This record gives sequence, C-alpha cells and structure tokens, in this order.
Amino acid sequence: MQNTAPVPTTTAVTASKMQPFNNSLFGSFDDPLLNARAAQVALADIDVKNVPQLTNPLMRPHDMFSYSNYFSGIHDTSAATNIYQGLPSSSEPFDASVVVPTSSEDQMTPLQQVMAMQTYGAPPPFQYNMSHMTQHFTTSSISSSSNIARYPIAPPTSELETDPRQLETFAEHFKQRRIKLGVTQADVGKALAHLKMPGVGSLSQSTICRFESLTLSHNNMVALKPILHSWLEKAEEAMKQKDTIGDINGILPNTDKKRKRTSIAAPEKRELEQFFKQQPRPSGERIASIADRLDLKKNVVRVWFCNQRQKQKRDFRSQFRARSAAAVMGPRVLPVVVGNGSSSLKQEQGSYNALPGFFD
DNA sequence: ATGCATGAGCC
DNA sequence: GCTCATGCATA
Repeated sequence: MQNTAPVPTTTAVTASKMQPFNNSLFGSFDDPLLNARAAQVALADIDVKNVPQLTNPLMRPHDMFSYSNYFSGIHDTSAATNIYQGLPSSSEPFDASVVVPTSSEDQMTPLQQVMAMQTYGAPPPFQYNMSHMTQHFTTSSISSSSNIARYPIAPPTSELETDPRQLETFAEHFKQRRIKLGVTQADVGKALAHLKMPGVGSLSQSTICRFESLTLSHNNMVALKPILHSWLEKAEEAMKQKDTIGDINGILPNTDKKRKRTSIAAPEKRELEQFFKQQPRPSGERIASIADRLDLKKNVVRVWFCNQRQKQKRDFRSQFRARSAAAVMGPRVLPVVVGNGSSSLKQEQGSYNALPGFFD
C-alpha cells in the first residue's frame, strides 16, 4: 500500500546507458591474445577457489569473489604489503600525444595532458557504457563461456596479475599515488577514456572507488588493473615533467568550485518528521507547501522524504535479516509487499536473493 | 563510500 | 530469475 510508484529520481540513467558505443573499436579484436586472456582469467577464477580462507560463510565457491571478504580475514602483512612488484608489463605501449583529443595537445606537458583528460569539458569521443562493450565483446570475439574477459586488452602475462595479494597491493599503491597526484577518483574515471586503449571507455567514480577498496569481483579487478595501471604510468610520468617545469597553474584539478551542501536545521527537521508521520509519501503539491512553509527548496524537501522512506526500508530489512538469522531452521517467511508490485517488489526479492545460502 | 537501479547474457 | 559490471545520486 505504501509502495506506490517509486520516485523517478534517476531518469538520466537511461539516457546515459543508451549512449551508442563505438563498434569500430572492436573491429580488430579477433586476435588470439584475447582468447588467451579469457582462458587465463578463467584460470584466475579457479585459483580463487583455492584461496585458503574464504571467511564469509555466505559465500560459496561459485559465488562472486569479493576482495573485501577475502582480505578481511587475512592480514598476512608480510605477503600483502611487502612489495609492490612493479606491475608486469600489462599496460600497452601508449602514445601520450593522443591522450587528449584537442588540437593543443602538442603544446601540453604530459601532466597537462593527463589532467586535461579530466578537466576538458568536451565529452570524450570514446566514452560509452562499459556494459555495452561487454555484450559486444563477449558475443563477438570471445567464447561467451562466462562474463569474464571484459576488456579486449592484453592477457595477464602471469598468475602474478591475477593473484589476489598482488591486486590488493596494486590497489593500495594506486590509491596512494592517485592521492599524491592530487587526482580524484572521478578524474581518473574520466581520464581512462582518453587513454584510448581499445575497448576502454570512461568509468565512474564509484567503480574507481570500488577498485581501490577491493569491493569488486576478482574478475573485475583483474580486468581493470592493467587499465588503471596504464593511467597511473601516464600520470606519474606527467608529474615528473611537472616537477621539472614547475608549471602547474590551471593544470591540477580545480578545487575551488565546490558545491554547497544543504543542511537542514534541527527545528525544520523536527517538523519534517512530523509531516512524515502523517504522510510519508506526500504529493508534489504537498511537498511544495511544506517547502514553502519551512523555507526550503522543494527539491530539498522531496529528497528528504525519499531518504526518510529509504531509511525505514533499510531498518526493516536489517531487522528481518536478524530475525531470520536467529531462526535459521524456521519456516521462511517473506515480507509481504503490497503495492503495485513493480520495481520495488523486484528489488526486495533481489535483495534477499543477494544473500546466497543465508536461509538454506 | 554506498544503496539502489539497470540491462545484457545465461540457465 | 539470476549473475555481473557498472552508474547515479546521495550520505
């Protein structure tokens, strides 16, 4: 009943995901390296299963390998922090002169080029959604045995590149260096498109963040590592030049255009809570009147209600899980979700299914 | 940093 | 219906 039409907050998603993707990029990937990579990554998959400590009891061998789960149970610092062994030559030779798609690239220092990847407003010519690439890639070049080989790049040259510890070490190193370079996760994501590695487009801040925090699947880590490694090399090289030249004005990311964040004062918040009790899903008009009354922007009020509803759902779900955990053998009772039964219901189910074996 | 969503491919 | 990679929007 409460679950009526979900608030359409992400209308932009569709448009973005529908971006056509440049097929020509894949024209030349009939090369055996790709198949080699697929095979090798598949091996990595197997290796993962032999990893000694899968500490998360929810995880089954065939489940997605999670670095956070894996490493949370292993603190073999000697192995993990030891050395950041120069990454195998996984990154392709790269021509810095093509990094930036502008006519002025010739006059730019490498750092400028790298930073320009992030700051130039023009949308990168090869930016597209990776999932589109996935389809094309897996359905055309490589045996579609799995979702594995996502990127048409050189295969890992050794198991070093698929070793969880190596990947962890790289991720840590990557993050440290990125921060030293003064580049944000979002910047890196955008810059990737300008590397013009075949099949490599931009990535979101989320993905860079997840890479650094090891919250991607193993396969995803393996696939992304050489790409990020390649970017890092460029950036480091550029930074050296910068030190020599000493000209960083306007090159480093612009840090002074910060967006202001709304903060709702306590009295207004209290009123909002009251309104929420009365009607958790106020109409647009109602929101407008509340906004007017509290002297807040309508959108601010709308968002607050969205978050409040979300919060409630979260709380309920965690309680539900806790109860079920205490009665594992009991009958499995799913929460009854009444409403239009559309996306919100599907989402509920998906959430529970995301806990494999939890109720078994 | 993360909750929720999307969409293709797979079974 | 599920997995998986990924992104948006927000905390």
